[in-house]
Amino acid sequence: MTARARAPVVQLRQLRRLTLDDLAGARLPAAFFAEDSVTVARTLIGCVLVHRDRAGVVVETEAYLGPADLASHARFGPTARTSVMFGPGGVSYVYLCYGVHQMFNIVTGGEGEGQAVLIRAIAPYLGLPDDSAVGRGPGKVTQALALDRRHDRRDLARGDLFVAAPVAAPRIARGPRIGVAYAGAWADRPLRFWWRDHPAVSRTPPRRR
DNA sequence: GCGGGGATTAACT
DNA sequence: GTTAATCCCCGCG
Repeated sequence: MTARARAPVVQLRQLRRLTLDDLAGARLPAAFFAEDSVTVARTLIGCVLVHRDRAGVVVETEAYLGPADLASHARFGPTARTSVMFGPGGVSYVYLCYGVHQMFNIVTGGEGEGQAVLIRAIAPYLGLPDDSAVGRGPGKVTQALALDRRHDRRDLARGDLFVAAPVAAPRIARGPRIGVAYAGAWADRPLRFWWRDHPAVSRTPPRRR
């Protein structure tokens, strides 16, 4: 094993450093989330997810396309849990996975479309330990930002849970979504996006040569 | 109601 | 690589 030494390190000074007040002033409007989930998933990388006095830079996302997407909770149509996905974009969807972990999603697109984006990893930005592990993985994102199902169905255009404009313009990679093997051909579609070489990304596939 | 299973994680062998 | 933890959603009867 030779070239394993090159540990990718993202320099903090690559990021614009903003205060909580700055972030509040840079809040993304509802229109940002009215785009399709693939566009939102890609453009969210480098944006800042803020909850109260904690914030992380989004480094990994997944797009879920709607009822036809067999990996999506929307595949059963609107239910008591998922009806929020069929509302307008810009609203949170938080659910419990494996009885243990909370998953934070943002509904995208328009009324009735059933699209959403899962936030799979964040890098510490404000109010968090300077350790890439704290937001590495979807269950860790909610843990780091103290989010749970009480934060389901929040309007991100108002209140203390929101997304702020990008603080970086990283190189972005894409590949198949994680943990959706049950979804047949949908499992292979490249609907996962991540900040290339960022240490907070939950899993890094072998680099092509 | 019942039963199967999950957009995960950490701690095993 | 394998497995337990642990809850509740969803389809079906």
